[in-house]
Amino acid sequence: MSGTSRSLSTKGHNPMTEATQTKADGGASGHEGVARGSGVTLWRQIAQRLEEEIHSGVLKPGARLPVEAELSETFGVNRHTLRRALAHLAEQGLIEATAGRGTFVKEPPLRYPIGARTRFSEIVSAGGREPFGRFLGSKVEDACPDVARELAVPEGTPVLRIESIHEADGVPISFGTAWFPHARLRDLDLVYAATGSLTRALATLGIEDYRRRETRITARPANGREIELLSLAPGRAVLVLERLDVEPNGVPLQWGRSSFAADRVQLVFKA
Amino acid sequence: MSGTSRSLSTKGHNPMTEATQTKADGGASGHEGVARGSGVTLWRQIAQRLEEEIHSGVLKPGARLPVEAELSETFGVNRHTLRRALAHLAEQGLIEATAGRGTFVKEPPLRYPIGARTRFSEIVSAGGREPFGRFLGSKVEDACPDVARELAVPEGTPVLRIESIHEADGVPISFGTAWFPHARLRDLDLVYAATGSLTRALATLGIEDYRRRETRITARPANGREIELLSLAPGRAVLVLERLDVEPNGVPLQWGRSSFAADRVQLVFKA
DNA sequence: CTAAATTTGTTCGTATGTATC
DNA sequence: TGATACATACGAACAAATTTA
Repeated sequence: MSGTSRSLSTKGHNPMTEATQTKADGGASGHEGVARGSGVTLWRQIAQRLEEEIHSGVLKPGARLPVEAELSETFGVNRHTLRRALAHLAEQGLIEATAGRGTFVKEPPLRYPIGARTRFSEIVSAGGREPFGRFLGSKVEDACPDVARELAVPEGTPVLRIESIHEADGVPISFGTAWFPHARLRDLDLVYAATGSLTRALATLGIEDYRRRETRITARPANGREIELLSLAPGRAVLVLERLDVEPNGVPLQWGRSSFAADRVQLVFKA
Repeated sequence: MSGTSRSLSTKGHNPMTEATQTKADGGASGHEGVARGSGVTLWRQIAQRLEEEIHSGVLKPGARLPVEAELSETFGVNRHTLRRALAHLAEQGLIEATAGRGTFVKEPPLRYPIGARTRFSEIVSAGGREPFGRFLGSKVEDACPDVARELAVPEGTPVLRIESIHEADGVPISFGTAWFPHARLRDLDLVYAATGSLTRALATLGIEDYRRRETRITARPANGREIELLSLAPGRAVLVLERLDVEPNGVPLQWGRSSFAADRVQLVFKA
């Protein structure tokens, strides 16, 4: 049976409101397909209908939905009922509504698998998009305490710092800084700037293989630099990803910190 | 040598400003330890000094730093110079400043390793903290399309939905919803509510082992519910973690979506 | 609830040393 | 050498957020 609710100990309001089902009943309807008294709530039927249209491609990413008043009319329900359906879709990340602008189908996030062999270019290519690494700048500096610790070199050792933006089909996905042992990778930055691919730049310098040792993830609101470089709206979140890559023999190759436009990627870890 | 800069193609401003060093020169100083003309910029010296005090425990998590005016005076520098040092520490996540309130040493985030055997209680215990799962509510409902797909059951199959908050030492860490096949796990919610541990509740029902199959991660600004349940400041980010756990034989056991207070955890993936 | 005080955040201006062309 | 750009550092004032009286 559906609808058995057991709610305990929630001082204040019940957190289960989102999923409550009602056996609403109208009269003889058949307005625009929503079946009253079918055992399935109206808002669920509407949400499912819209979800199908999005997944089937009738409603394409970026498309604007009709205004709520119009939608509620075509479905033959109250605007509140329609809004509940939209709220459900918004929670799932399928649509996004902005007051005064309208409701839009969101671009599907780039599935970004993280694993021992994570390579940006391969991930993006696998998604049928065109990867590009835009070189921003580089410099040789003395390893500060945390970089020295991660790269397992003495503090003050010269390290090569590279900043870059990663794009997929011209849309900025992430931006970040990576540090490399300078002794091992002299002029990596020049090669990277020329090729736009770290994997290829490393290969040019004789490093054919490396693997991810650790990935650490946090998130926070985007700062000014991220807003600018990733074309984000103020207040949006970024995923901050710290990573350590090592050569096959275990020697640290690069440590870096990147900011990902959180609503354009979904990091995926398979166990 | 330190300071070799190779900056290209950055229309506008230079992204490498943070790391440039200058050989500034003052006079015969010795004010409060900052050495003018030592080859290291004043703000770097200050940043490093404060970082040491934080790491050594002189400045404990949650401690409030002296106000900028006072700090700049004790270091014998202009307030701008001090602020540059603070900005560096804030970027590293060591401190956090709020207008009107002050500057505080941040609590180190809970390292939250994600792997095939991720168990909330074990993670928190390993960090020397006391884990607690607070049961919020549950209900039996018909599987909606996405839950059905993830749990590999037909749409409409009864599933048990459980909402809960996870705390470490009483501080809310995450809050989320998980769906379980109801047929297999009748009354799981009651046992969970009683024990406060999902692992133990599952064991009680005869499920001794399970493993993580996939973890998907995005992030976004916290919504009203998250702000309330996780005691977040508006505008803060949450990490949204979708996970699928399966039994040893590969049968889906639970699928869920949780929101983590992004500034209280750091998800760690080891390859 | 309002007003004042406190504290961080932002912007303008000035000057100086260093690196680059 | 000179011109230019850039990073550092100091000074003053004001804006915005928060706490306190």
